[in-house]
Amino acid sequence: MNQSPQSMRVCEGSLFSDLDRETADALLNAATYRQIAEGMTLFHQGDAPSQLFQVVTGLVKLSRVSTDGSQTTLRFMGPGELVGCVAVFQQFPFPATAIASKPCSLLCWGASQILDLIHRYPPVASNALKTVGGRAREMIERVTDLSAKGVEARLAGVLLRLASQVGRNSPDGVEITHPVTRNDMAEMTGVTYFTVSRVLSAWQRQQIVRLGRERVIVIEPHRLAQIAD
Amino acid sequence: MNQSPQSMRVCEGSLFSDLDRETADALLNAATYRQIAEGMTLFHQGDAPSQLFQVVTGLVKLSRVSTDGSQTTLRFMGPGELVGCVAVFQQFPFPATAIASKPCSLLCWGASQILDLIHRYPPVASNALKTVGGRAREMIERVTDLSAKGVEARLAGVLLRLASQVGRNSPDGVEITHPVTRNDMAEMTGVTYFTVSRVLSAWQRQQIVRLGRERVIVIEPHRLAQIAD
DNA sequence: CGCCGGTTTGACCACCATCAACTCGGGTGG
DNA sequence: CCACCCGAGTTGATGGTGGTCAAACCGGCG
Repeated sequence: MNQSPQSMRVCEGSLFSDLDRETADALLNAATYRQIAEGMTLFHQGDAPSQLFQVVTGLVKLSRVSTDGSQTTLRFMGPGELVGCVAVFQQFPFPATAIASKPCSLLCWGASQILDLIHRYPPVASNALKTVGGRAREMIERVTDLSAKGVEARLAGVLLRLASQVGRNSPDGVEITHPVTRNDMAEMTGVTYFTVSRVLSAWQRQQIVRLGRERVIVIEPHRLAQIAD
Repeated sequence: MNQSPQSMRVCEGSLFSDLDRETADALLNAATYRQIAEGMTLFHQGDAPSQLFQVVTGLVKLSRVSTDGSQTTLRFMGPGELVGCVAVFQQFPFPATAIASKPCSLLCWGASQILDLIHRYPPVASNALKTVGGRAREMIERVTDLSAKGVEARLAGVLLRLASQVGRNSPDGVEITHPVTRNDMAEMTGVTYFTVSRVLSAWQRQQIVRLGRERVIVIEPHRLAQIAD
């Protein structure tokens, strides 16, 4: 039996959307609650999909290495998001590696249990479908951005996404800090971190952002939005 | 009641995988069979997802325009493939536009009917989940390729995919012809068609491919595979 | 203090987009 | 039949964007 913290809001978004009490309970009871330290890996790209995770607190980084060895950061996953859903639901090896960027608490399901639940409760299947569909949609968006937009537009988009997902409010604006580095932004944008640094410096000169070590403060989101097209 | 051609193999892959007779019949009976002419559009990017399609014969091109107006070709869909699955299952507007590149025959389901079937038959839900997961996986792959690989590697990959999907055997090798143009290859690779033309010309000089108007013959697939990394 | 990892900046150059000119093949209509 | 055009493809010249490499910077922390 799992002891989930009261603050946990499992009923909004993702797998738990619009479930009746019984179904939600079945889902929750099948899960185990686990805490892991920063830097631990949930799974490796290529592993058999044995577990599905939902982030409760903390932050997970999803990244992928291509054949030539270079890294790509697909995205960060925060509270409420399902990590590993594509692989587990499709029953194929994980397409990426998931690493805790901060200490995390997670709900975990064994692959066979979650598949069984999906089979038994159609609303859960429907939610799973929506979640995976959302992932596909995001990736489609990124493909078109990568082939159509320039570096500045893509970086602006990444910054806005990061701001809304992992940003903290600060006096000057939304602040993106540890564990997100320039390197992460570079890997999310598909450029080198040199280029990221240069572009950010230029934006700082225009008062769009303020920079620091492992820190970007977004001062004027609307100008970023307009750069992002 | 629909009159599907005998040659149609609906039982392999996609939605119909591993279904018992009753379920497969229910799916088939809910579908309508339709033929459309080359150039007709199945749906537009941004439309409400009212219908799901399965290609029976012919070829459909999935493409997307980004905010600045430039086109990206996501992929071609051939016999057996589900067109519109991400949008319909997720109940969100279509992320791309689907146009018949050749005369097509299609199975069509209304959105509400297919959602109802998914709700009623867990194996169908499971198949839907696998299909959408596969789409997500493809797009993840393309994202990493676009950010990590060079133009030649990407184009080699596109050529190999096209060869296996829409290629016809010819004396010299696999032939990719109408309706696939240099422009399509360019949009799939994320470069201009000038660059595609140049790279292909270089490969022709090395006897890897033979070129013609609306025609590429892949002579040495293994060398392309090695360029693709 | 000195190291370490994240970051910045400059110099240089490769790659690819852009634009323009041209080729080629296949209709269509006079 | 030829003239013409059109759309797909090719090729060259040129410039800009962003990658690469080297060096310096900076904030923590042992």
